[in-house]
Amino acid sequence: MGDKEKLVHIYRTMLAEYGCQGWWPVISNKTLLCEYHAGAPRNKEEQFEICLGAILTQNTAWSNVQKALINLKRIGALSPEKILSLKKEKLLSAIRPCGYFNQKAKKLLEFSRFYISLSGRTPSRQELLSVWGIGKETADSMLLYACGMPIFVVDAYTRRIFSRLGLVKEKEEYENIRKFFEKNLRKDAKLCQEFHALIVEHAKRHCTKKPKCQGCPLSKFCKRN
DNA sequence: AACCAGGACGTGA
DNA sequence: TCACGTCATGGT
Repeated sequence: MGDKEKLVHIYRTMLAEYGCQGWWPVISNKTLLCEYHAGAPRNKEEQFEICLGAILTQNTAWSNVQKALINLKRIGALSPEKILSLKKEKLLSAIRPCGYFNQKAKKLLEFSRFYISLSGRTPSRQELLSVWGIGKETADSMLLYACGMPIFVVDAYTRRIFSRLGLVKEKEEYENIRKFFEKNLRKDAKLCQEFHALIVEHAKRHCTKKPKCQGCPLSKFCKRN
């Protein structure tokens, strides 16, 4: 079986096991509950919220990010203008639950300034990467989930799972792993969105740091067996 | 009670 | 380039 067939097979297996994840999660406008929308076109508010979440979730559990986003929503700060106008103390206390709050406050401010400068235009990957605090994974998450571009997001989970499966090297460069997936998958944003979400789910349920191989749906593909 | 979570940046070699 | 150190809260 070639890489292309393997990836599709792995994707279908995870989808059958975990179901459609419908990423990216956004806060509902009506309530403060977190609702999971399908990867349909987003309005501007949701797009911006997705970008904030992409920054806040850097090396951080999503449950903590959710608290920070809900705090920002409560004080009406889910827009770039409001974030820029907030007093520093307000911003810091709002995002405190998600950790690294000093760095992340600076990142949110830098990104808000950048976002306004776009005046509605979709940024290039290179432009995003030029913003302080936005690295490759964060940029790709924004492009995929906020802008709907067919880009494969590579994170620590992707590395862990697919190196254990024997399809990539553990320390392979980010760009090379991204190209491996993009070369072997349909150029389809919905597919990239769902695939990445399923990778996160699989990493949490089975392919944890200390792997829980009991009942792992991907064991038939895994070189550990 | 250590360990980990959907990284990025700065530094010294 | 590469290997580390730093940043920080909350759940298990």
